[in-house]
This record gives sequence, C-alpha cells and structure tokens, in this order.
Amino acid sequence: MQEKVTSLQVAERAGVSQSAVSRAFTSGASVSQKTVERVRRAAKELGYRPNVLARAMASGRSRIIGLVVAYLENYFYPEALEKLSNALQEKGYHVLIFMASQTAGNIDDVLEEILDFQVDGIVMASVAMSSDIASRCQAAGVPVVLFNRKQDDEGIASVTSDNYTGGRQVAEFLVAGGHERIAYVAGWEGASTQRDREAGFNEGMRDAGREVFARAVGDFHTESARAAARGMFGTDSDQRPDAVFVANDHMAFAVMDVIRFEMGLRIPEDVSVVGFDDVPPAGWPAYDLTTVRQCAGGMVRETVSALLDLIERPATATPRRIAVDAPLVVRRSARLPEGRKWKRSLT
Amino acid sequence: MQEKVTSLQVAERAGVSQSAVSRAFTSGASVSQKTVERVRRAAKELGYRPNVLARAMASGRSRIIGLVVAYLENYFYPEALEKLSNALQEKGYHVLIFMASQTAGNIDDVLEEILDFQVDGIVMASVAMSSDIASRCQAAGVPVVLFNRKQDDEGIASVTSDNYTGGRQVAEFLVAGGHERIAYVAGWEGASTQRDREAGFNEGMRDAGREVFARAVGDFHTESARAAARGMFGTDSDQRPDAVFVANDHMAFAVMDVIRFEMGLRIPEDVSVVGFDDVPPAGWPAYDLTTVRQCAGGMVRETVSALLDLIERPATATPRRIAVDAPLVVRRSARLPEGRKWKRSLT
DNA sequence: ATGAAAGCGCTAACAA
DNA sequence: TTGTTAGCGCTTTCAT
Repeated sequence: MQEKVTSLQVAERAGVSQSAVSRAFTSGASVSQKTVERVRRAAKELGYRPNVLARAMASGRSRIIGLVVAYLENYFYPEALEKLSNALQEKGYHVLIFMASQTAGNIDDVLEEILDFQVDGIVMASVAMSSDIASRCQAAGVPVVLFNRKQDDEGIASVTSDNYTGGRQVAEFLVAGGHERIAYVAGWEGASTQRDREAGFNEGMRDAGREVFARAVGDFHTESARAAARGMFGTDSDQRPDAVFVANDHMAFAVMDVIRFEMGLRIPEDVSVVGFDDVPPAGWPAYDLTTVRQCAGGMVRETVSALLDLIERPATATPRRIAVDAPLVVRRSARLPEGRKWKRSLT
Repeated sequence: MQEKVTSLQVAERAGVSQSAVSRAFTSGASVSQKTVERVRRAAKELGYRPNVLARAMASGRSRIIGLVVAYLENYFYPEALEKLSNALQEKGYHVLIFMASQTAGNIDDVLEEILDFQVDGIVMASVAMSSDIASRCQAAGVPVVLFNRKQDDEGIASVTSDNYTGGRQVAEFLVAGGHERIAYVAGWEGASTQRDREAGFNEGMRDAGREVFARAVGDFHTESARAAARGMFGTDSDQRPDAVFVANDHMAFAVMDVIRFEMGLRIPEDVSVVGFDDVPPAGWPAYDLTTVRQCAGGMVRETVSALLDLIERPATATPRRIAVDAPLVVRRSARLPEGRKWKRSLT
C-alpha cells in the first residue's frame, strides 16, 4: 500500500516551497508558468494529487453539494439525478446523496447530517420542506434550491416545471377532444406539483365552462392509483369518466392498466388518459401516453445555475423561483381533437 | 448568518478541555457520563455540531463511500442506489456519487477524482473495470466492491446475482414449456452479467440436447433491442423463434413491444418472452413479464457487509465474491410448462 | 512571483 | 478519566 504523498514532498522534489505547490494546483493563482511545470512534473513522478478534504478544511469550501431525495420510484428522478450529477461534476462540484423518507422528523435529521459535511449547497428534490428548515440553512449560510417542488415563501429558490400551465393545457386538450366526463386523479396533496397541476387543470376547465366530473387521490403511488382507478371506472358506462388526467405518469400507467386489463375498456376509444412527466415508459408502445413533458435537462440547467450563483456570488444573487416550460406531448392514449392546433408529436 | 461554532467554544462554556468535547461526541471514547452531559448541554445551547470534514482530516477516515454508476436507465439501479444509500447511512457512511460514461478513459478520471476525496471505500455499479484500476485502488489502500459486475481476478470483491444459474433456469423453463425455436437477445458483451447469463442459458440448452435457435445483440439499450427484435421476428412463421430469452428486462420490454405492436404477434401464444432483473415494470399488467429476479435488497446487504468488512478489518478481511440467489418469477409473458414444478408466481 | 508562518476544526497519543 | 500537545494536508495572509 502506497504511502500518502503530500504537497510538502512534492515541494522538496521540485525545489520550491509548499505554497508554490498549492498555487500550482489552484487555477487563477499567481505563479509563473515555469514553477507550475516543475511542480506538475514532480507531482506526476510522485503520484501526488491534492487532498480535497484538506483543501475544503483550509478554504472553507468543500465543493460538495448535498442532494436530498425522497423516492426514486418515479422515474423522473433517476434521470434528473444523472443529469444533475453530471452537470455539477462539470463545474467541479460533487454530489453527496441523502435519502429521506417522507416522514417529517427524518428530514430534520438528514438536514443536520448534511450541514455536518460543510456542503457548499443543497438541492432538495421532491421534498416538502418547511420554511423553518430553509431558514436553518440560510442561517448556516448554505444556499438551498428546491427541485420539482416550491414554497410560498419568496426567499426560497426553486425550480419546477410550469405545472400550472401544463395542467391548463391538459384541460384544453381534453375539452377540445370532445370529452363529456373529464376526471382527475390527484397526487400526494402535500406536493406543490400536485397542487399546481390541479389548479391549472381546474382553471382550464372553468374557462371552458366545464366541471371536473370526478376526482380521486392516488398519492403518486402505484397501488393508491390503482385503487383510485377502480373506484372511478368500476361503474356503469354513463357514470364513468370518458377521460382522465392523472397527476403523474407513474400513476397514469397504473390507471391505464386497470382501465384496460381489469375493466376491459379501450384506450382511447372508451377512455382518454393523460399523464404528467414524460418519463421514458410513456413513450413505450405499450402505453404511448399523452403527457406533459418535464424537461429534466432544462430543469437541471436552471438548478445548477441558480445554485452556483447563490454559492459563488452570495452578495448579489437572490433566490430565483423558476418555472420551466412544460409542453404537451401528444401520443395515442387520448383521442386527438380536430383541427391543426393539436398535432400528434413525433416521438 | 450564524457564526461557526467550534469545539473549543463548547469546551469553554462547558468548562472542560477541547478534547473532552471531542470525546463526548465519539462513541466508545473514555469519558464520564457527567462530562458527556455537560458537553452535550453546552453544545445544544450553542448549536454546535462536529465538523465531519475536520474529523475526517484528523482521523484519516472520511466515512464517505464513492459510488460509481454508469447508467440509471436500467431501473434496477435506482432501486439499488436507494437501498445502498439507506443501508450505508444506517452504518454512519454517506454516498458520494460519480456518474461515469462507459467511455474507457472516463473511468480513470473518475477514479482519480474519487480518490482525491479520501473515500473509505468504493462501490462500482455496472462498470466494467480493468483489474489495473482495481489495483490502483488497492495501492491507495481503498477497498472496492463491484456491484452487479465481476472480474476474473480473484482479488477483486464483487456482488452479483447468480447469473449463471438464472440463465440456466430460463433454458429449462422454456424447454419444459415445449418451445421449438428458442432464441437469445444478448446485452452488452463487455458485461459479466451478460456473459454469465448467456453461459448458463447455453449450458441449460445443451443439457436438454437443444441448440439456441437464434441470437442477436441488444447491448442493454432500448433501440438496439428493438432492432434486434425486428431482425429476429420479421420473417416467416417457421423461421421465427417461438420463445426468446432477453438478457435484461429493460430490453425485454422493447422486444415485447416490437413483437406485439409491430409484428402483430401474441404473447405468449405466438412467442414466449423471458427477461432478467424483475424491475417494477415487469410486474405491471401491460408486460406481466416472466423474469429472473435480482434481489436488490439482498445484493445491497452483501455489498455493504463485504465493503465494511474490508474497511473496518483490513487485516483479516479478504475480498468476497458473492453470487446472490436469483429465482425465476413466473408471470404471463411465457407459456406455462405442464406439471407442478413451474407454478405461476403470486406477484 | 515566491516563501514563511499561521491556522482550518478536529483526533490521537501521551502524561498526569 | 482528563488535559496537553502535536499534527492531519492544505489555503491564505503577509512579507519579501
């Protein structure tokens, strides 16, 4: 087992001071090109690499971002996580993961643990955060960005899709499709995504002079969504919705399966289904789900940019609250309205 | 923004030495109960929490585990990641994520970055690692466990399913089902999982006095798998397989979709399909896929146990190479053989 | 541009 | 059990 190589040893070998070694590995430090080369060569010969932890200690900046994530069951999150980690790596930051159960107390504990690591910033994905928690981070001087959740509090940075407009579009689309009995399957009601999607949907319905025919709660979980669908569609044909907007894709798949395989109904002939997220399975032929796309790439870009701004320019940066465009992706799970406005999407 | 509270300040307030504070926060240290209480109280009043990075520096143990992961597209990994992170958190370790593209050079860079963090251990998931890389870690004194991959080298710890036996069972199952033309869709051929699954499958076929009717490579990707399926099933009925074993579920979904929606064939009446992994969508009614279950929970347990053993007992521990049982889960995507041996699974 | 020196906040001998 | 002391490996003034 190879001994640990320190900057001091490199310094000796290169015939410079230890600080020179430090500077040679610090971009933007004031060192001559010559020194850098000598140090770099000595370092290579010795197999030296700077110790990130020591650097973090001395500089007070760890270049670690804490990511709190509640559940990876929704396939939107793995994709987002992958992109987030990549984007941060490119900026020289790394992601320390914290799985949090939705249980209230847990988030608090997790937060303490995160702060213990002296992280430079925190991304909270799919976590309903009390403003109290946010202020604790502020107090500790650690910027936070909510990902795919938001808070009423203006002081808390967040990046979401434009859930409201997304929900609204679905209402317009289903009304235009000539549906008579349009229902809604809600996600977990503590989530801002759920609330905004439903609010937009309701507003769209109201503007069309329509009412939501039925509503059930699926809590963003497969089993609850199935139960909701059974209650909603297990009745006579004139009491049953002929279209349903489901608050996310993960539940929409469950709802579609109940409709087709338990109720024996056809999609979209008997029932149109629309989801939200556009996770990969939505594009698989077995579902071919019309849905509102959450652009993971765009959301991640905004998140990274907002967070790094807060970290690197704490004086001037203010918490952004961003809503990324969320276009409707028209596939075959829902009847296509007449007219050129609604065209089937190519993917 | 609250000032940083150090152990020294706590010590002063509690009227003890700074080391006493350190001990009060170290389990198993020799401190009197009385001191612990006084320190804890002072700490609470000041809002003090130990700085993990400083502790890591001083002790030489970061309690950080580096996780290298190549792609989260296969839904087996999100589940495994969630469980792994949780299991490690319980043991007081945390997970630092490194996304690696499959590109060869990239893994090397990523490895350097990981080592810079002075991680206590490394889990490499779904990464084909050269033994060279492994020995570099050994040299640096950092234990590595491969997750869902293995190496010929005996010195490298790994945890996989029993892919060989899994593949074998599939052959037996499909032969027992009375299939005449049994085909195989391979994953990326650089992966040990692919090779072991195929080897077991081939062996099972051979033992039954049968040959594999057709073979194509899907590289573990949706699009390649679709292409493979098109080539395989786009022919006359007597030249077309009546059963296919696909090297993982992710590809199996793509293959099923091509068979049903492009070729217009029925599953399992015309073609039986069997996958590998048992990711959640395999249980969804739209697929209802017969598959070999990779028990993520069990694999994670073994991984954590093997890794912590290596970390905490470096003297005695030897790299384990574990193969976790992988049972066949019988659903409706494949014709059920006669007899009591093969019973439909309940889930 | 370079070096000397003082920490960053903690752990770990060593003494007492 | 407790306090004292010496680092862990780096960054960062401050001189030069």
